[in-house]
Amino acid sequence: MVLLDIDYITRGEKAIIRLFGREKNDENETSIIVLDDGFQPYIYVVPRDIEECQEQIEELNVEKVEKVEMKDLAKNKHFIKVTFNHPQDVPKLRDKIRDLPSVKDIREHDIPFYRRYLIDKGLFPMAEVEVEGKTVPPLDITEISNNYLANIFKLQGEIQPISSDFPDLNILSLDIEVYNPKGMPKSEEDPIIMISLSSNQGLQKVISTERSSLDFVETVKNESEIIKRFVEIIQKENPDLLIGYNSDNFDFPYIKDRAELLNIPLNLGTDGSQLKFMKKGYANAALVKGRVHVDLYLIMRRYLQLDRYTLERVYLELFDQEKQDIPGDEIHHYWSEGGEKLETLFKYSLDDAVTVTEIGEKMLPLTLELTRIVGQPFFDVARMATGQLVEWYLIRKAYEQGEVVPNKPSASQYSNRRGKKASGGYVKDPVKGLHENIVYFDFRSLYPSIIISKNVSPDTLVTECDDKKCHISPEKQYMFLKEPAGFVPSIIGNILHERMRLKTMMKESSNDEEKKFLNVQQEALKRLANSMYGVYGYSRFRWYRLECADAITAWGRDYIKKTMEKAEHFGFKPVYADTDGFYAVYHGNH
DNA sequence: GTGAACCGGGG
DNA sequence: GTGTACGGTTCAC
Repeated sequence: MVLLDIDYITRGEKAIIRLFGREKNDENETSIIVLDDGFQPYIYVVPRDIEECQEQIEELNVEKVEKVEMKDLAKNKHFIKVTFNHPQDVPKLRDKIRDLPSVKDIREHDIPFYRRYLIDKGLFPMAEVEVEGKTVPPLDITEISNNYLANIFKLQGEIQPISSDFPDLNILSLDIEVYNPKGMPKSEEDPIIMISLSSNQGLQKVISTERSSLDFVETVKNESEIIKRFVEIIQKENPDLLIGYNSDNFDFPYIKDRAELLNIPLNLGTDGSQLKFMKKGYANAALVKGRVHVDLYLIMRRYLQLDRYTLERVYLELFDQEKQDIPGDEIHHYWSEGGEKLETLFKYSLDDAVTVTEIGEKMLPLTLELTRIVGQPFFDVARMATGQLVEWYLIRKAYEQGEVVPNKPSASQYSNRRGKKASGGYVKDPVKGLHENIVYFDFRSLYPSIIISKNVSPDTLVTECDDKKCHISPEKQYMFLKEPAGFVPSIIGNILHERMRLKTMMKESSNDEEKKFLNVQQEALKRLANSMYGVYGYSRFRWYRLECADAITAWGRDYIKKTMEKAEHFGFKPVYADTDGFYAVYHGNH
């Protein structure tokens, strides 16, 4: 099955992991939930006195205490691994453990349970997994309501990743319109007047209370029926992905508010569960269990560099086509006036949903691929900043290499870091005037190359060394061991190597679909590699090292200046330079 | 000059 | 949920 999402529930004292999957055979699509009660949370403890430490922790209400040897920034060290009964015991007990006199520090104490599961089991969301023993339906371990849409199984044997092609997903987009004569809509007063739906399976529908001659409009008797019908269609279409535009903060919260007011259940999940919201800082994320809700607005902000991110602006950018728009404050006029105006509103509303599907089909493959590389849920990856993506990728790699992950910075460490900044790239102010015969030198892979060739990594940074054993950076003379390969450099090396392999496969492939698929994969790797050089200077990063960030840019400036000098020697006069490259005019004197 | 407050998208 | 965005700009003093 394709692994769409993951969470856990608690039954009795036990945490049970739920894996939400989808199986497609011929014409049939089945939602599946696999339950695994055989996984327990743990943290690592850095002891001052290992024996005393072990004894003291054993007195607490924990499952298991054991000595382990792990790497900490490439150095072998002794840790105590403490296993807990339940994920929520971790925040309850970790402060107690940290405060023990025999304990120096605690590590990996803030890794969400479901993420830990994915990492430790080697599972990747949006890829195929093989489930053994899933024919046993042990329904006593969870309460089952009658309207479960999915088949539920208890995991009996192993769950294993298997290689797979790009998943073939059923995508449904939605967009709501609201009657709001008094400015921005307020969910306490302003009703939903239509919900538009569009899928990649051919569905195009507007549910509304007004009649229309347009065949995509389905008329129901009141607002309650709009919402009920919406829930029905979601259950029937059973999409893997739900997408919207600003739907985390508008459409879904609004639907939820109105449904509550009208007392209508919103059981949209494949487990029959209600629409939920997760607080992510100050922002909301709308969550439908068993499906993945993606807000394209966030994705667009990440991938496009625009002045504005309205649906119209994004559509123009991606498809080079103007999209008609009814200003928000005029929608109620179109609704009240009826006739032609209303038909226009119906068309506009459906068009928004269709547009969201189109944008999703174009933009989501990259995020899907990043999900399969980083190995965290699609829902999360679609909402992660690049720094977070890199971090979770590295956390998985750390596990694979037996490295204990560094802690997140404390509040004081964070504010301390924020005050400091690594030096930037080299900038040469442009020479004024109109230049002809311009040549551009592109250095976009300069920083990843520096990290690899100079082995720039927190675990290779040393304070005493010589130029036989170390690379020494220009200016501030930071020293990095030449051997062994550092944690971050080796990972970037693997990414770039894998990317080259995919590019070669792409060139050799004669199948257009395969080419496209390989291209998305190599683009995702490029994104990941390119975001990795910035993170040494990112204040929240677990592997933050200002020295590394500084050394990289220092080498960068050194390289670009030397290259410009060389170019000048060959008759190219640089007219402008900024960080990754420079423009030069050829005088042809040579 | 500095730190707090606000803003994005959506109707 | 083993949790608490983000980066840029404007405002208020």
